[in-house]
Amino acid sequence: MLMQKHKPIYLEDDSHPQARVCALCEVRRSALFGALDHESLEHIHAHIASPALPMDDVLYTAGQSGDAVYTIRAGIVRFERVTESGVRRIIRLAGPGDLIGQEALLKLPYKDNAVACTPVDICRIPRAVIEQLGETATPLMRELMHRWQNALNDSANWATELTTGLALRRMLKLLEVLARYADDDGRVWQPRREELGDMLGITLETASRHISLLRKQGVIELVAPHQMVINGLALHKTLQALDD
Amino acid sequence: MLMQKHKPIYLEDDSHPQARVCALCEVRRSALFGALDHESLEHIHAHIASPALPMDDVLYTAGQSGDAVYTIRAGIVRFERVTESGVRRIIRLAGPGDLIGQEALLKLPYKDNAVACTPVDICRIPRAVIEQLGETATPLMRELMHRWQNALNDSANWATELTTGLALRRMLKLLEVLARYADDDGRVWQPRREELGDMLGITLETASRHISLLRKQGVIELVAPHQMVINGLALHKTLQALDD
DNA sequence: CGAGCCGTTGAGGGGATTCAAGCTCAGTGG
DNA sequence: CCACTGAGCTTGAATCCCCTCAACGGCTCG
Repeated sequence: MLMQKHKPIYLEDDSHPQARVCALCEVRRSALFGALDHESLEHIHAHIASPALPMDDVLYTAGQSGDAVYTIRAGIVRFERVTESGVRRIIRLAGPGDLIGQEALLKLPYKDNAVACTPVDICRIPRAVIEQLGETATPLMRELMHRWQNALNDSANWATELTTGLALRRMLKLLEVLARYADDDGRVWQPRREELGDMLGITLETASRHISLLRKQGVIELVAPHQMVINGLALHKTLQALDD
Repeated sequence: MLMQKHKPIYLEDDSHPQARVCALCEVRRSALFGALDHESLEHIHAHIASPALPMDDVLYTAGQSGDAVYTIRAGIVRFERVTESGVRRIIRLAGPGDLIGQEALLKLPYKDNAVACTPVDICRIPRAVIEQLGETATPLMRELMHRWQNALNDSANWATELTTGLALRRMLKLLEVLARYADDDGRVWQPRREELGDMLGITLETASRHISLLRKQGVIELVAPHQMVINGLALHKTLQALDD
């Protein structure tokens, strides 16, 4: 279907069968290891498994200690998370050419459930393989990758907790997030109603109504323009009441 | 307020004023440059600006060619995107210690609007500074960072288009995503109704209703269990009709 | 053949949106 | 000084979309 103009260097000698498998990835996008030389490739291919998984098979689950990343060769994989109220949310899909489970490279546990939506072909790349390449990341690079992972995780968290469910629940979850940025006096940035709406996917009017409600219930107090104080205890009590 | 137990190495000689500024970041989390030695730090600090921005100031806008990353020293920054139907969505917040605008390190344009929610102190780090450190990423590391950025961008896109608006619109947007994973015969994975629901933040019943509707309108055709064919033309026409 | 899973469809109720009016408050200029 | 204005917030009333609960049909599989 797709024409291949340049044969990757490690394709010319396919002494190791895994080299041929990786060539298939190359068809779609630049392979993860496309930049390596022949010698390195022969070395790593020996350690990479390329299993085929049936639909609904679980690649890994959230919390599991990650010791491998995966490249998707065929099929679709979904990322799932479960809300603190126990609702499943599918956050994102990944397809051929995508790299998943990067947390493992940082020795972090996986953050999501990764499940095969269709029959899936993957390459399982142990963390050790990448570390053994002598291409170990410098401390600065390591630090950078951590920040990337943080951003990715924040994004997923936001999508999990702040985009579904009753507007009141989302509002409370947002207050939890904002509370983390409180200054020394416990003061928190109080967004405009329109901004609240655009964060939670609701209209500014509904945002206003719920803010009014929470003020009357003593969960928040508006102390100055664009500033408020959050009653953490009342917040968690209200959230608890919603989640049963 | 916060006690500082260990003085970072580059704090002991504060010959360059910027070194003191960076020390403030260190208080919160490990600073991006925390791993570097004194000499490197003196070198880079000369090239880093640490401006203070007023509320609602724009750090950068989506599409703008990125040539610097930013570290947040104080305040809150929001990431915005605009739906293809023209609705603003706030996707995520970043606070002190967070690194934003990483796309710039890969010579990519920024993907979001980054706006100061509160008065904000930031460090502006030109891409060249990181490249000049001699800590240049190997090709493999570069490839890894690209994948991280892809995942982050996918996540943001998902949150932008598939979490707000009418259920029908979200369904159509999801079909657009799925269509990208079509096989050679134009066949696409057809999720279960419950999965559709969990992707779009709606119930399986509403998902079913809209799927039925789209079948009658010829936008999709169910050709086998878990497989469908999408009529791209009809899809875009229906989307267009919704967006005015 | 019955059990169970999955999808469909209906009816009713509820929460969010929409449209609209009125309010406070800061800034401006007469 | 004070009316005037506009931006942001609040609140109300009516509508609509989605959720909830429910029943039913097709299908697979033991």
